[in-house]
Amino acid sequence: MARPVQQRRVTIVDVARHAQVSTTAVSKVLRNAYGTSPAMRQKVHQAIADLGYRPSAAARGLRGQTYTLGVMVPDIANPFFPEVLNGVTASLDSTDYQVLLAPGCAGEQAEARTIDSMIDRSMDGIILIAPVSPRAHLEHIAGIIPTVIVGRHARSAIFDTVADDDIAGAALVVDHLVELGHRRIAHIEHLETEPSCIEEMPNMIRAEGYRIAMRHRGLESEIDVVSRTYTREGGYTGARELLGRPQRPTAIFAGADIAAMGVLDAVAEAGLSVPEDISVAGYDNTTFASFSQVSLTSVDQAGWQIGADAARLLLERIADRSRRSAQVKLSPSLVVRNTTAPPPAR
Amino acid sequence: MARPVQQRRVTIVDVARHAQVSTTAVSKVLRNAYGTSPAMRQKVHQAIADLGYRPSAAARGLRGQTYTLGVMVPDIANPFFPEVLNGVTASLDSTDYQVLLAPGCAGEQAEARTIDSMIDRSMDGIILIAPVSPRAHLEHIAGIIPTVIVGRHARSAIFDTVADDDIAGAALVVDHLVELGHRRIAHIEHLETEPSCIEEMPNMIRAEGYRIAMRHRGLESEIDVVSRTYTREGGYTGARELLGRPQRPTAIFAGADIAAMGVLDAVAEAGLSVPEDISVAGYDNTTFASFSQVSLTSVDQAGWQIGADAARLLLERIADRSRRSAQVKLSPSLVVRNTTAPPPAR
DNA sequence: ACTGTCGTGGGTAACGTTGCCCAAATGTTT
DNA sequence: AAACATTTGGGCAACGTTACCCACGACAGT
Repeated sequence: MARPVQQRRVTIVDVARHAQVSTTAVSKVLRNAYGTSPAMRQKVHQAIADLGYRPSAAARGLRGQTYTLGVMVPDIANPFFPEVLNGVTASLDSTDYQVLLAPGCAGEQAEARTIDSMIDRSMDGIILIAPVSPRAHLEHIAGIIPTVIVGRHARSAIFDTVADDDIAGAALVVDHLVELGHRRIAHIEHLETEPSCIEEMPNMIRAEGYRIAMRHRGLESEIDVVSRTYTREGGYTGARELLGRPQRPTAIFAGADIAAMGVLDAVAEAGLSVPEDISVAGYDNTTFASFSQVSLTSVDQAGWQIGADAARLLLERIADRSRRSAQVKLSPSLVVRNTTAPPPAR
Repeated sequence: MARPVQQRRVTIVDVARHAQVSTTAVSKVLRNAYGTSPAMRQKVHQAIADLGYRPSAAARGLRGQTYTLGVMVPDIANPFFPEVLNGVTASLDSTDYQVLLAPGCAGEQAEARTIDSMIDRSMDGIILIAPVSPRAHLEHIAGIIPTVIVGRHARSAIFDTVADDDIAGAALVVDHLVELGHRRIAHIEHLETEPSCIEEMPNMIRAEGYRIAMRHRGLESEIDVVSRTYTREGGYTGARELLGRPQRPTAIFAGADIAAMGVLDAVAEAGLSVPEDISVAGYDNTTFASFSQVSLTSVDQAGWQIGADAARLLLERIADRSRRSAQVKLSPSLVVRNTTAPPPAR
């Protein structure tokens, strides 16, 4: 049972002594600051390598930067978010920044706690994916720490946003289904509990896009929305309600793939087959939509690209906190697969 | 374009002044340390609430604890890991600890960088899920920071481990298939590039468990393992190779659900149907295995429980760094669904 | 009344890093 | 040769928190 020797961490002072320069000099070399000769840089780098020195993020945080960026995801089990995250990390690969992910933020209160804890840890910037906090609270946060908001359709002077054009995305689905001959097209939305930000949330915009597209196609009377959550469970119970209608819909458009999976469960349970008896479409084009066993028609919103753009904007804002804010809006595209087909002849 | 006032952060000094006590007193109250009267606690709590004070993790880190725990996951797109993570966060909900996730660690080098960056950030402890670093390196890390290793079948004096009994899990699958009448059962394993830790990795143990179970059933001559990775792509190419055999297997056991999904893709592409022409089984029992469209037979290794145990062990080790190490081994169970059936009559 | 003991509170020096300043040496212009 | 600019390096004081001490008063036991 060897008890390990508790070695003291190598600090900048050790490096300075070993290289026979001042700590200031080492610090300058570390940050490529002005006022270092090539000879000194060489000595310092050698000493760093010899001693295996690594700067303490805590000490740096106390002085300013930590080279840490935080990403908040609402639901880690939703396979769309890993794609966004991969875009973020890919953009940051060549930089000194480390990304840390704060998981499990269900609801406004948990979200606030999570964001606070990222601020407490002196992160240099944060990316919030589909946050549910009120607009004013987001502005407040962005005043404290550089912030990029993903998914919310908001415009602010102090934070940047990256979002998909959800109105267009919903229209893609409705148009596709109408062209196949469907008229009774129902939608499952994600119901926001917080009324303060309803009109900005992507889920609400998707539902609105669905309504607009239906009206545009002269199907106002067929509009049928059930409110659940973007989860498998939400899709399942929503679909059960829809399947229980006297006139059941011939197509169900779920606002997220994860909900569409629940819809497929319910449809299978009801003994119906897809797409013969009923068509199903999702949103996000997650990897699971593309599995041969599922083959779900879905709207692709380029999660990777969203993440990459968010990371880029965040770096820009960290570099210049007073720069004008940017709003990136990406166009979705429809990926047609095997869960949508013409409605059954009657 | 209102430029926000850059408010200075509220510090312990502000709280102390507002409550008319010393900073030491405030610090004591914050940590429930000895030497505080109820009256003082009351005053301090009031001041904290009035000012909205939050301790700086950076400053705390410089002195010792940061109340931050790190979790490293090898692949965030693998849906098994979110389940483990949920177990971790659930155990920590009632504590002051915040969990941060370090994503994207493909390969030994990226893994080392990620772990280093967690150490640099003075985290109080880390949970490493299926790390690929050599054993000696893990011991070195555990000497620096309290560490729990998930998935590796290792025993160390200074770190704790939580793992599934992969030998038993593989046997569950083989036995199930044999009892259905299969003989030509192939396995897709995850090939480790690092030879230093091969015998400890869960993937290698699953493959070994497969071999043992096959021998035990008198099917040594039928053993057929293809080496890929636990990804959808790996499952896909592995299955294509197996389907191209002169005598193709009647069942494929993929070492992970995510690989099994790729197997299903390849089987569908080959125009075969599951389970009529070929049976498929996975490992992990991820949510996607349970989707009605997939309905994959899989080994459940209780990801949530694994995460919960890992978090518990980590807290115990943080509390007492010299306590004896523990090895938790969880028993897997088989969940039979619709991708396994008797082999086709010939 | 005199010593201990306990409960309560505060003073102070780190922890590791960096931004601001100044000093010395070197180079350049008048 | 003097005045000035530039380069190169270092000293020092924070940043916010906590561990370790010590001081004071109250109270009990001799």
